[in-house]
Amino acid sequence: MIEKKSLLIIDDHPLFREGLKTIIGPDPRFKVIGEAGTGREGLQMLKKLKPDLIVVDISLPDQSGIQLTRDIRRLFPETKILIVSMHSKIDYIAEAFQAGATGYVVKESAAKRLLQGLESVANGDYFLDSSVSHAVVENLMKFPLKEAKITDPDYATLTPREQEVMRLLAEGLSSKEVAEKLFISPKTVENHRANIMNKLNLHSTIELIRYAAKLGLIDVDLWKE
Amino acid sequence: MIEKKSLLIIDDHPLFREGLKTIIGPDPRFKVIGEAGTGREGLQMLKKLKPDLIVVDISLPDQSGIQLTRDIRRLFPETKILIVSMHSKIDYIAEAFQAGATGYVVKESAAKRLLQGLESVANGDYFLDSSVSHAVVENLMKFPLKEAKITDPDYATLTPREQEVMRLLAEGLSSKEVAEKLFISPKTVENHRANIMNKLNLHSTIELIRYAAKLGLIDVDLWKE
DNA sequence: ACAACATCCGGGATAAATTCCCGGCAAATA
DNA sequence: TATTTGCCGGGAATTTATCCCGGATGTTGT
Repeated sequence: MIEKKSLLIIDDHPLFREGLKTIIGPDPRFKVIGEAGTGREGLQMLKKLKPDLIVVDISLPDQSGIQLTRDIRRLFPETKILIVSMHSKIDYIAEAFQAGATGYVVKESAAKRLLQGLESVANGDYFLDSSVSHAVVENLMKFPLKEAKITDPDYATLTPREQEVMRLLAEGLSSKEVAEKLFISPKTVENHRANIMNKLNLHSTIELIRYAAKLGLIDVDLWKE
Repeated sequence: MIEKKSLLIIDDHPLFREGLKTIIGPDPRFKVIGEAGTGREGLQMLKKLKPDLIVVDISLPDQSGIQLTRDIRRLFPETKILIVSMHSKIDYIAEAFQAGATGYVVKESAAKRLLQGLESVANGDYFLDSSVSHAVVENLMKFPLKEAKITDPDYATLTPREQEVMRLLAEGLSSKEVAEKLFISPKTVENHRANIMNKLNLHSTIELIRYAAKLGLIDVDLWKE
């Protein structure tokens, strides 16, 4: 260990601050050099003390920890921020990281977890404790995959019109609805559909939908809301 | 420390495996109990050794580490997975977490970081090392999706048999296939289906599928593989 | 310009699925 | 016992899918 990381605690509950200190205090890696009960007070101490890390409660009397995080981030970009919160709701977590936090720990978590989070954050790593369900993380990670690259060789054999029809069919429209949309006969749509299925070697509507989902033609995640 | 966490390494580069072992070996918290050079080999050892954690290279000769992660996740949900990768591209990271990894470390990272990641993952926390830019994390967190647990009251009105039929239909089986599976007449299935759609106010197969996806009856993510 | 080819459009006949309505049977319930 | 509910299936009409067909249009290469 090169040096103890200095630490500032911002939380409006004195009791919880005490708890944090007793947890962090004995640990050789960290040293609590200050504490504050409000956001403004926290900022003042921050300017004076220049700690390596800050532990911020997400709910403060004068402003939200999220907003405070944003401010800190703007004023002292080098200072790492660990958010502690009662909530494990995805909205808070996302907001926290967006605001510039690099760690998120739920208050109910074990002491060890907090220290773990602190060390990760001190290293500049991102930390999110395990009270957050895996499903949530999956959801968070889902967004960037949006870029759907359609490189399927079979799909390329479809004519433009067929591709257009296929997209509509995959959206869940019936042949009749597609026909109305494209101002052609339902019969034509059915023929296109047959050709599509033949070329792609599909044999039912749901196979078509799965295929479309695989290619990213449709976004099945939207179904889950 | 209660007990050393057992660890399995899956990476096709023997040299890198050695490197990992020399890093992890001296650490009292972990114990490498096996290593594998391919995904299949890894799965075999996994079944035999039942390690607490697995370190998986994202690029393996026989299959991708992502896919392997999915498989492991399915077969051994309790086993924690740390992905190591040469890439810090957002796509890989997102995919890794989506597949079920709980940690992601870039190969160039310092040894300390790896151990840090291992401990986080061992605790069940999510870990993402700092080579990932903050902008990337912000991006990941940008559009959080709600973890809406839908306990649809309408679905409860379905009889057990109807629910069973619905699950199979949502999987993409035709009425005839469902009939064969349940040893009943296709006619009966169609009637069940009609009742289901009536109760749930659905009007087409795809609506049924979307409904099932929303309820989590089916996993549409599997389609995207 | 011409032939060759692909695309798009739709008809017709047949096969299959869907819909709506019907009743029987068994078990649980009042 | 009488009633309800779930489960099962039939019959007939309707809709949809499948397969095969030809005509209209447009593009390409010679």
